Amino acid sequence: MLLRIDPDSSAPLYDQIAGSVRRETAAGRLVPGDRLPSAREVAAALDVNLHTVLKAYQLLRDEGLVEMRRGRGAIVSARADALAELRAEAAALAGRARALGVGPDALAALLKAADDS
Amino acid sequence: MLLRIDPDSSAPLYDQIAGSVRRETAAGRLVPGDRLPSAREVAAALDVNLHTVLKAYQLLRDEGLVEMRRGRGAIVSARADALAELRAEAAALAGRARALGVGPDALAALLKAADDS
DNA sequence: CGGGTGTTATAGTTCATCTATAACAACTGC
DNA sequence: GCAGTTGTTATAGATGAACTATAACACCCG
Repeated sequence: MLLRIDPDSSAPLYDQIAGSVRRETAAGRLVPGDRLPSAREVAAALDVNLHTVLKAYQLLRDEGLVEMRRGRGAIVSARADALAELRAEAAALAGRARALGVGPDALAALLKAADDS
Repeated sequence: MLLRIDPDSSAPLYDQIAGSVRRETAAGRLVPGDRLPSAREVAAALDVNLHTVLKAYQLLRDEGLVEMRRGRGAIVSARADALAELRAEAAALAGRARALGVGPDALAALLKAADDS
């Protein structure tokens, strides 16, 4: 199986699955045009609910990393490369935040607040 | 009252209160060393529970924006300026994400995932 | 048509949020 | 020391969102 989860992690399952896909694209093992394994396949392989996998996939669709259609599955978007850069910038920001003693949760709250103001 | 909330907003009250404080510091109306109004004052003025205000204050403490001590209240930290810069960088990142069609929620998820990987 | 895909509906459980009350511990000023 | 302030902690309840699970649905391809 291409994707993996850690049953002992406290992070939501769909976040773990989505993160797994992100890592695969970042590592170049998934490139634009590739098809992700079907949600039912992943659900059976990881022994989780179909809905949980689909939620992960929809998360990735909201990010623009994949495109989904019935009967065809989830395909890695052409924008995957631009998103990889965005992800790198996010990681850099997270690093600077940590240097200031600001944890990930606090930074996430701070980032959401950046929209309102 | 220095701080304000919007009863019609769907955002959590403590987020609104915390955001209100952030704006005051960003605008220079609150500078390092200043004391925030006491939680009980704010709770009475905004007609909100004391705990809700304290949760907002603790959120700001986790960010490092204020320092809190019993009997003394919440004081704007000396690191407020450095945090303002971090906040500006976060806003810039949010703007770039929006240009890619990535919403704030998706970006926040992406940012949290940056820690795990 | 037949087997695949994501999508939607529904329901039960869990978790976050807000409220309320009360008691506690540290600091300030008299 | 004492009284009044402050944040801190504990407990409990009500409401709503989020998460999980099951099942049926709608679309695509060969």
